Amino acid sequence: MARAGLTADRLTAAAADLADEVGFENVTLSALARRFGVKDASLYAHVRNLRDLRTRVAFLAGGEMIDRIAAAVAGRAGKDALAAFADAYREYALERPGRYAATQIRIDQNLVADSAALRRTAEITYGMLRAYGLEEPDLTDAVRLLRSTFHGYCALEASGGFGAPRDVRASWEQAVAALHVALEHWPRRDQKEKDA
Amino acid sequence: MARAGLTADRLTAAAADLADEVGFENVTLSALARRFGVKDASLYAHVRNLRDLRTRVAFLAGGEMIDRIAAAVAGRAGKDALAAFADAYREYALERPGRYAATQIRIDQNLVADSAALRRTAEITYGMLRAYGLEEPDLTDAVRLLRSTFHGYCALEASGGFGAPRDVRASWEQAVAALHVALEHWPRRDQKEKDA
DNA sequence: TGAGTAAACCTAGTGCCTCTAGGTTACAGC
DNA sequence: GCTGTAACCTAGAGGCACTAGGTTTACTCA
Repeated sequence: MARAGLTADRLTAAAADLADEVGFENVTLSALARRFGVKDASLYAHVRNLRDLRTRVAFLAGGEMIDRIAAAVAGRAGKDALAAFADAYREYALERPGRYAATQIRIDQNLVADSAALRRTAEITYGMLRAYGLEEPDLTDAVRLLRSTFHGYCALEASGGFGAPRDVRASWEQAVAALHVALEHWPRRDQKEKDA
Repeated sequence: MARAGLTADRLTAAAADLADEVGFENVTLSALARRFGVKDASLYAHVRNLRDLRTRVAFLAGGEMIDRIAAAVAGRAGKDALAAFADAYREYALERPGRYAATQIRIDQNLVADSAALRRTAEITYGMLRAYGLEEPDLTDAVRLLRSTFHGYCALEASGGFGAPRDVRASWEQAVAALHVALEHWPRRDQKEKDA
């Protein structure tokens, strides 16, 4: 009988699609094999195991996501860039929930080190923040704040955590505006005392 | 032979402990049964299924967490209250990672409606924000911002998402300080124009 | 063109998991 | 002590990840 033509890349792409349909944690090798009309044991020739497949999906999604964000941010600065970054982030997370979930898994530190997508993400994020005139360690603190809020918001929104009738997109815009304010009036260590 | 004395509550508590040890997603009914020296089929007399058990753990953890937060916030206001809330939140999430993960699962909307813990959480959160003089819908937006940042930060920290050498606790304190600034200079709709 | 070979894919099987149906046994209250 | 109701059991179906080892396809190159 004809071969299915499996490769690691085709499996990864199909797994990503499957994740968007049924949820990342419901992606199984069996279901993936079924989708290709193949026995599950056959997949192990292309992918080490489920963990390996998940990691591949994570890198695929991470790359796609930063491409979108980079395109959105290009040519913008300050509040404009922040809003573009934020919206591109959230749109990806909502549009491709399975892929987005993949980007949040714990990944082997060795693999993280030589990931072009992750380096690019860091570059673009730090670059976007340049307009606010922060220096280390505030810069890293600010990056962590943004990542946390963006991720937390998308995670809560995707899991139905926002029950109130208030429009979810409007709250998002307010949150981004609030982050912009926080970045502009970034609390310095010496300012902390007089605030209290 | 002697009975194990199973009840839904004992199972829930043991499942919560197990979750903190091996991770919430690795809690299985089989492992739980093993811990009680009992066959897994026996658990179904006390708990409907795995989903039911997970939900019970979620409510247990949610209650514990808001108790801690309420105690921390009691008698404080403004920035003090915010910091106390934030620290109690993060400490719980780091100390009891399995339980914390449980609080993030999607829960049947009917059960959500009559959960005392959730009502209490909402009360305390909104109460804490009263000092900032916000009104609806800004109040809800602010609550969503706080929840997002708190959850996102803890999720990223717990999953090893913060690679930079910068101290994770220091970044947290900066994030909370930045949120305080954002709440104090909350961007109103009419202010938005002149900001741009 | 046909033999050799590497890979793609398969069968068979283990062990862990959830969950159901239906049987036995300990224990509380009479 | 009897009895009924749990509490707990055995047995079993079906899904999943993963391994070992066999067969087949399709490509290369003489």
